[in-house]
Amino acid sequence: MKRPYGGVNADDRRAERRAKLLLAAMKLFADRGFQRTKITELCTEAGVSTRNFYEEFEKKEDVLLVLHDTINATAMHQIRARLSTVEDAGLETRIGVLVGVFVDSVTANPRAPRLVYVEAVGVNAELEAQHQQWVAKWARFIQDEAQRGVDRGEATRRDYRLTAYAMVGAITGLLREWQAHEPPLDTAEVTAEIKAMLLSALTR
Amino acid sequence: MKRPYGGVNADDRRAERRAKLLLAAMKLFADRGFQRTKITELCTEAGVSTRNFYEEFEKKEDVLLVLHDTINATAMHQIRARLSTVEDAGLETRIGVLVGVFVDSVTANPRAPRLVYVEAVGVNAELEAQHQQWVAKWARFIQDEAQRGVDRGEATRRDYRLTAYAMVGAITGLLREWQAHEPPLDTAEVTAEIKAMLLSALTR
DNA sequence: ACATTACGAAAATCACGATTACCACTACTA
DNA sequence: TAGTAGTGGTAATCGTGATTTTCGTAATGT
Repeated sequence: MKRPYGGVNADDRRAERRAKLLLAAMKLFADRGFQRTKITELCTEAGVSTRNFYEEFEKKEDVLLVLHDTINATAMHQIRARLSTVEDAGLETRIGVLVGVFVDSVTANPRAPRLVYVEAVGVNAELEAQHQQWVAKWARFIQDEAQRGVDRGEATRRDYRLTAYAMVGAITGLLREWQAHEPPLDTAEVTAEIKAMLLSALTR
Repeated sequence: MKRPYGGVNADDRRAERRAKLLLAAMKLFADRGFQRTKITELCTEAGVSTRNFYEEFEKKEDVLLVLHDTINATAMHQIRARLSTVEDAGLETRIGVLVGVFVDSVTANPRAPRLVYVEAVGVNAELEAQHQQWVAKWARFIQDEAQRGVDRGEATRRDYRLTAYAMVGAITGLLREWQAHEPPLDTAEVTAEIKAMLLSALTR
């Protein structure tokens, strides 16, 4: 029934193929575009058969869904980890860390911004829903920082809901530009701009 | 050869059909999504035959391209017109007008934001290029206002390139939220938030 | 009123790519 | 080492939708 094969456990091999598919998808979706990438091409690039594809995913959109979620989740984990090391720091420090880690995380793989901010947009309702959820999460994240600032007397006490959404949009827009621009924008400058913008929005 | 038909000139009829196609496309692209809209459906909705479609457009993407361009161009024309009536006003006034007219223009048809900020993203290189061009135009527009502010001593003298891009992103993000949110966000609040954000970014 | 030309709807064609089914092969177990 | 189950690739199949063609109809001008 479920015996090992090729020296490796069956589940491990599946996981292996899944990883290869995700890798290949990251590359092709970002470079040629999601629509233009055919399932066949994806499998060829991954060195895997179409049958394997359907063992792991139901449809192409699902691959994108996973990638989109992973990129966001990774960034958030990294930020949370780093922020916990400056628990009691002031607004400026924490915002600096937040923005810095976020930009570094998302631009670490230059394909990631293209994938999340361009290719994953307007694909289907499921992806739109996941986008919405992440935007909401990031917005809440920023609002929490604002609240900290308020508690410390470093930020104005007011409703930050729309501000937070706007900031998420600004970051998104800047990173979308970053990946599209030729010559590429300077990451450090982008980081600095976002940080300054956030601080001025939280203390206005 | 080229004789009038149905009482109307041939060119006029073509223009009529083109308009009907654009109308129908606005509706279907926004409501069902660009991808999911079939050319056949589009023609049915427009009350026009597929043949007519190919007389006016080469492919579905071209319709979206026109709509995207029109929505942006309309907004920009309206803003320029209104701004020219407050030629010598202060930074706050002009920014207020700019933002107010922009939001009103783009949200006048609730389908427009969805079309421009969701459906038109990641479709093909041509549309990406047009998007880039408009973002650049809007960014330059904001930079020009900033320059005015600097000249009047109402804004800080510095490089506004990235700030302008960030602001365009923030507006885009907020309007994308506006169209996706249930219950819908309040237009006036959105306008106020954008205005405040812009002013704080230009005077920081 | 008739011959002629434009027009539009619907049907036929055509292509592409997703999905499935089959077959050959490999690595286990007895 | 033979038998068998698990595996993977390739080769059909199948469906969908874009594009083209045909054909009946309507409008024109003579």
